[in-house]
Amino acid sequence: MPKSKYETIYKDLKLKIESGEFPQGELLPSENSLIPIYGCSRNTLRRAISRLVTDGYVQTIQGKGVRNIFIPVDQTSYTIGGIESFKESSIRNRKVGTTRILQFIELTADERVSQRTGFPVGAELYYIQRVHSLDGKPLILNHNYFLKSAAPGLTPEIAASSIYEYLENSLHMTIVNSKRVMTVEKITQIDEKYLELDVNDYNCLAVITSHTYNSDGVMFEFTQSRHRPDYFRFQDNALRRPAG
Amino acid sequence: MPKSKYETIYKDLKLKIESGEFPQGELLPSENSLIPIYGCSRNTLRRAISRLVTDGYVQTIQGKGVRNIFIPVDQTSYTIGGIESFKESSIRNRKVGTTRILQFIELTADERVSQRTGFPVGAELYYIQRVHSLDGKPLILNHNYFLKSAAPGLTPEIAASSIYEYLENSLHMTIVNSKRVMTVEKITQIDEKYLELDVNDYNCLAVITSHTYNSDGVMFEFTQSRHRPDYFRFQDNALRRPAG
DNA sequence: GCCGATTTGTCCGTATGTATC
DNA sequence: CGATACATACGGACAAATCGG
Repeated sequence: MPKSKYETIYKDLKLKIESGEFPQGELLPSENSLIPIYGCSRNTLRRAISRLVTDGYVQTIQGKGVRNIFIPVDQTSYTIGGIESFKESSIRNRKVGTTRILQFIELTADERVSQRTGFPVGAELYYIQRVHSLDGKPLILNHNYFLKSAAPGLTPEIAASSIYEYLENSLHMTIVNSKRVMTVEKITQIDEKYLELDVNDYNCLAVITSHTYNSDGVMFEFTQSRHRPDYFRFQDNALRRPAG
Repeated sequence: MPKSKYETIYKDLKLKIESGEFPQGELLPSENSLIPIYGCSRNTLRRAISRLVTDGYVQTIQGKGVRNIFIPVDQTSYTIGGIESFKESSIRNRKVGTTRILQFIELTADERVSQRTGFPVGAELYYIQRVHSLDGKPLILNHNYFLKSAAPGLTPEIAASSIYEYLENSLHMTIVNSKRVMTVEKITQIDEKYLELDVNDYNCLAVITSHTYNSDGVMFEFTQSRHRPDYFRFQDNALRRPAG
């Protein structure tokens, strides 16, 4: 997989920051000093840095330099951020993840499903209901809808390991972006049962609803993830854009 | 305020997309056709487009074009996304926002406060507790800590209208980025009282904890926002970055 | 399947502006 | 004021993917 130059530089700088190679709160070496090191143009280096800005790793200050504002993440609870499969985030969180399939159904979207998911009426879908556990503790109850035409050949076996791995490695699909909405909802009896919750303790949970697109511009997945509140932790770095 | 060229183009395209000028799900005019229209270089146009990608408005497909994937947002509940003051988001949500000050205290960070906020022990701070209401309904209970040296001259009057407006317009501070963590927590008696909640209904709420930085690289604000669960809605567009 | 036209992706070099020191 | 550092903008070159003939 031939990575692009700016991505290579981005990853190298990211790693150096994470490993503490650059002092916390201080300025990184200037662009002009990094250019000969990486043997690239100024544009390419700046592109790498702008990704670090997006990640909240550094902050650029005109006339001064690029400040390292990286803070190591608290790893005590299950942290989510970008688009990740459960398998990937389990690995990142250094935990052992297991998945249990509750339902695996093929269906055709009717008015109600269409309303709920955004898929057109008549679309052929897979509906999968799964529980993801970390270190044996059930954390997430997932309701997935996949567009059959974009993700053909799904099986319960694949759903039990990693759907994204299958889509990307076997079907060579490129997953691009995901529109997500986070809300807090009352727990249902299903939640209570499979997430082993007690209504007398928490009576709600964190819900992430997402519409995910591939590189053909097709919305191929609709998912509702219901998270145990006491382990849910969503991380984010937001950039301020002056009003207007 | 002289806006940059790419930002002007970005806003123009964004507005055109929102107003439905480009058909939903279809390709936008090609870069080469837009360049003469905006009288800019290819790089500048591409920069504008890449912001639209980040916003989840469009998706670029190599060899094909730029697809409009904008979907109008449901405006029934109070939606948050980027870094916004309550005043700004009230306006964006087309509602009337009011703010009530519960506490306005100047304090010096001790070990406990330092642990909680990330400010160093001994830092001079403003601590402000506020309730934000929309259309008369209390939605958010805010605990703000501002670094006095970076945000001098705060008053209850300012806190009642808009602190960000004061910081940006009067102090000419540039707010840059905010590291946020979203969790779900049990409601406290304070929440119950000021957000007019009933423990027998929802017994938890959405909490956003944020560390906010200005253009001097100073973390000048720590805030914990506690949101009524039934009105809370956080929106996001995530981009997939291949694992590794 | 091949080829050429179109379209986006990457990369380079350069010039100029603006903020900091 | 000059030197340094990041920000914006331009133009050009080539690569890679898509699509139609």
